[in-house]
Amino acid sequence: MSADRSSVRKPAAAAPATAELGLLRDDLGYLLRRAQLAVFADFGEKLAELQLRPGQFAVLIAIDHNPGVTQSDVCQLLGIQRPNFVAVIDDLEARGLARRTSSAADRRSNSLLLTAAGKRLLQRAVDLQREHESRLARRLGPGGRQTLLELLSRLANAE
Amino acid sequence: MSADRSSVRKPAAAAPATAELGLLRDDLGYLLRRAQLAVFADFGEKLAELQLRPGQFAVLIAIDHNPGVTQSDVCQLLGIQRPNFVAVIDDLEARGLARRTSSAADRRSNSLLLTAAGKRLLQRAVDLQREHESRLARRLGPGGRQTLLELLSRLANAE
DNA sequence: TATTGTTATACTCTATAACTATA
DNA sequence: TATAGTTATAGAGTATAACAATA
Repeated sequence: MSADRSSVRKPAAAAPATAELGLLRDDLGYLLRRAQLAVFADFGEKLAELQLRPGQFAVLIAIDHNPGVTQSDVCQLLGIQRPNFVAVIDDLEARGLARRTSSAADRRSNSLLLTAAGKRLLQRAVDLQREHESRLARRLGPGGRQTLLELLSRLANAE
Repeated sequence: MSADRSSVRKPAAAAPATAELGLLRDDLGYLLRRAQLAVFADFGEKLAELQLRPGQFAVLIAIDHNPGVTQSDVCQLLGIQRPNFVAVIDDLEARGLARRTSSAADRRSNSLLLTAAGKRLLQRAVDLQREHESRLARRLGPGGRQTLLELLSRLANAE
């Protein structure tokens, strides 16, 4: 099943000293997964002091940037299933970082806001996240980060 | 979708008409996650007929490309925890796609191989995966795929 | 002692159906 | 009837401790 073009392969030994990825070296899905895990791990280290995971960070950013949004709005924006969001916002509220207010206009929905403590924590988180992004940018070389953001956006915004 | 009743459509309230991503638009971790989910979803559609998830596909490729590898070898290669691999290989073996043979050299370890059925299924899977990659390449524009592979490798191989 | 495969376990993330209260 | 938030639940994916067989 190996069809390497244009490369003279040494005769395969009985058992390769080290296992090889084969086709996976050029598999976007595979590399995307590995890269995402590596990046999330780095993010986790960097923001360990705040006990903030990437998903929670995204929710805080979304609320901060769109004060008064409903839970459904945030779910739509971040691609979270509405039932799964309940535990997330429960936790942020229990930690005193965000709060729900029953919307006056439509009493079915909750209006979301950050508390003062939430804003302070987010400020610190954004600083740490910037350092994290810088570390990644260094690995990607000049222009690499912007190019990568552009390419990822094309995949993420596909439908 | 349009409200053609007696009352006009409610105008957007204080909140922005559409919520915005803010800082997340330039967040590598966030975009990596969204892109990976989109790509895995496309992969899932494409390979639905084979009932093969990305992880299983990766394992089949790894065994095919490194016949006789041990479970630990595959785990090391793909970044899978050894305990988690047991259920994966159990399933592939139960489906008649791979098999474990107790290694003669070191009887602690299992030697992994694809069955004839496993090779046939993988052949088909690789064909479908190529179509999947082509679809992604089209979205990424000329040169985009190679550039993305290169950038992702830098992140994935970080430590 | 160290390693391979394994069991047990737990926590996160994701997905769906169905309920309630409002609209 | 439809929507927002919720509950319950289930399935993947991932992580660690510990044990038996083997080295």
